[in-house]
Amino acid sequence: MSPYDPSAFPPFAVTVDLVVLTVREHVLSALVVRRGEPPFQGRWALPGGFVRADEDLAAAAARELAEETGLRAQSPGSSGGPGAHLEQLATFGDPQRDPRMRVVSVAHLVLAPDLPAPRAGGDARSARWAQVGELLGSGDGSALAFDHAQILAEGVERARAKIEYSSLATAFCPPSFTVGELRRVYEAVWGVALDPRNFHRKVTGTPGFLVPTGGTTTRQGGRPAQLFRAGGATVLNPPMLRPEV
Amino acid sequence: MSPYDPSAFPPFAVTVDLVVLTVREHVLSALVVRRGEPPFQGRWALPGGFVRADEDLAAAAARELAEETGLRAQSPGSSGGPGAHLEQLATFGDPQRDPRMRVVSVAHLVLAPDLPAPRAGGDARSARWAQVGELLGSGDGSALAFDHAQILAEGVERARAKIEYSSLATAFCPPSFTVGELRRVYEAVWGVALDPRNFHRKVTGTPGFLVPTGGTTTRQGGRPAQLFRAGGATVLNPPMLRPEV
DNA sequence: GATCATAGTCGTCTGCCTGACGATAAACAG
DNA sequence: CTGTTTATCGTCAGGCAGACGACTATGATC
Repeated sequence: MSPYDPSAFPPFAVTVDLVVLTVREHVLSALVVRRGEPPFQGRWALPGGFVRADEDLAAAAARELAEETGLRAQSPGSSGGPGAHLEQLATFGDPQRDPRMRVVSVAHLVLAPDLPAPRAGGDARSARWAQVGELLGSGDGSALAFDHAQILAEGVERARAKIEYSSLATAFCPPSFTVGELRRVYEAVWGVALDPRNFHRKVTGTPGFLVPTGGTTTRQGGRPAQLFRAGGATVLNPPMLRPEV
Repeated sequence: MSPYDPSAFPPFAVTVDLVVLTVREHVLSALVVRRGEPPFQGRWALPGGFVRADEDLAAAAARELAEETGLRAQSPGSSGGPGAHLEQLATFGDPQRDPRMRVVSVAHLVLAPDLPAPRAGGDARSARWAQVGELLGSGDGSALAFDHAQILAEGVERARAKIEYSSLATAFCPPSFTVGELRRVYEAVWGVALDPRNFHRKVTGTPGFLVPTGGTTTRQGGRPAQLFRAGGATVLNPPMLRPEV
């Protein structure tokens, strides 16, 4: 076969889909948009869209993210500063996943701090934050369009695994946060309760994880808590252990 | 934009590329094929090819693997039995990664036991096992075609990370193997020396990791060693710790 | 103002696991 | 028989996590 002959390979549409996760009111939530047209009209789906002809995959994901949320992406490599964490998740290419045509979707994972209500995308689709537990609840009418439930599940599992051995949980926090706020992120993502004292010892004892800003806050009530920002460390060694079941 | 209009999205070629790793003579090695045509004619590249019109991504990877090596793939989920471990690695879609056209490549990672010399593919390209260290050695003439050095590097890093917390290292071993053979897999993949006594304690003490077959062997010389096969456990908790630096 | 509820922070203790390493066992080569 | 190689069992000290007691500093309530 000659790779120069366009008829030698089948043409695919390539899209990016986004699993945008945040922690709202102590609950892990994902960004979903309502589909305005068939198939799956009226159903909720992950945000996404076609990759443009001269666009890198990560750039397409960052563009879609900005269109849906106004967030600037923070690709791996660049560290600190504002913007959400963005990384490639996995690619989904079942021939039947889109009834219209052959679509290969490169899913991306975005971890964002708590945001104001999402703004409507350029195409005026309505968007909202939905609790992950409800979106993945088995067999109810809230099922996502296409194979998006599977994509979301993989994104959630990736996030759950990654905050174990990386400092990525800080991506869910505002630039300045307390140890308690960080703990509530872990608790929401993992769906477990953690001992505040052991958690405090662990995160403050890991070099480079947290840097004190000097300030304090009482926005959570109770005794004033020290404020921290994310340190330079990206890997946690030894990792934060997820309690077994 | 109407998704029904083919002109509404740019057409892409979609390929799968394979990072096939094995341990040969105590060295981590990857399968490479020599390119018979431009671009990069004569250079070594990762095996791969176009995804067919009605073919799933994993199926395309398994097909290419069989064409190049005769190996049957063992996708995640199915466990035990013969065949190599296959999992999706990452997707590479830089607009410039192939000078001929826009190609999005879904890279897959294959972990295989030591094999006889690779057989030529159906298209008669020559194939060989190359030491990973040489393929990734900086700046020499052995550089791989396209962005395959980057793909290989990600595959190697994935393998290094995954044998830490999973039983995947057994995928490099024949169906029946000794603790010493398994240790040499870890040493080759990580490029470090491990203490045989602590390693033995760790792997035999992790429930479900190894199952004794009852037999022994002296194929490594020295005192006869017990033979094991991989147990049902897929995750190692606590993980096997990779020595620092 | 005293009391209570809430949240943060510091310590202690115990058990498990790892790294370092000594010692013994069972094969083969000379 | 002796040395070499590999396998396997044991011992010991240090590090870290889980369980949990104690104290501190705020705001809310009586």
